[in-house]
Amino acid sequence: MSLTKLVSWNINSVRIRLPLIEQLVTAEQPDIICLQETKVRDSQFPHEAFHALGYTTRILHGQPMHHGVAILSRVPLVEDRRYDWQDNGEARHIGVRLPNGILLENVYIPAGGDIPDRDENPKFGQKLDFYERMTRWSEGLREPTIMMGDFNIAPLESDVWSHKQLLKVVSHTPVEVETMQRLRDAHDWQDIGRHFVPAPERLYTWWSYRSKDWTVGDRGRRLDHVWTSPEILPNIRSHHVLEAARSWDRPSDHIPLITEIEL
DNA sequence: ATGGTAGACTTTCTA
Repeated sequence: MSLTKLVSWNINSVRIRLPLIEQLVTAEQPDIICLQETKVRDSQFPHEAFHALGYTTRILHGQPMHHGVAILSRVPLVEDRRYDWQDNGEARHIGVRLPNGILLENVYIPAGGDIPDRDENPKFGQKLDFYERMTRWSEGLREPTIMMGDFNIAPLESDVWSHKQLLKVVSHTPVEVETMQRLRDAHDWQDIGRHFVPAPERLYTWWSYRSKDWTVGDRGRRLDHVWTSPEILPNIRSHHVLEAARSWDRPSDHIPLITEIEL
């Protein structure tokens, strides 16, 4: 058994954010980094920068311009599979197997557009369908698994700055919260964030760019999550979010989630 | 009152 530090971070362009990744690595020395929204095709991924930081294993699933996920690791990993839970070819998942056999799934669930209605806004339906396909997959999952990434839903009242004002805002609508709960129930997924920071304590991972000062009003949401199979929960040693990263130079609108686990 | 910012094969899409 060895203590392994995992990071999940929606980076919003891995190339623009390389100095921030170096800053995170200097401070935290994570063993494995799961990135979402890398916004780079695999042929243009900045391999050299990650190699220089010690991430000799790099498992990519990118596409031109949008979306894209990557797993960077200092320990050997084997790519397991890529799921297209949106059924449209977008690069939103990469799964690997850790040296001890545990599965690690890095997922970037669609944001779902602005209007919370399937008929008026197809993206909203695609988001719900993505969740339903993940639920079907979870129902058949029999192996210990860690799943992390940008889930684009903040389920609890204390996961958003104003429950009342966000009830009709995509990310916190009742239909989304119910859909996310069905996914949780399908594998008895354990919410590591809330295991270490129980509700109703405030816990956010994202603050919009559309504000000159993200700290004004603290209008955050918990869109990023770390979930594990129940049998893995006893191995989790710590979990926290790095809120200071939202104030770094040219920040992502999401902050890193840092989890320590005995593997 | 219905904005605002950021990034990418930028004149538009995604978030």
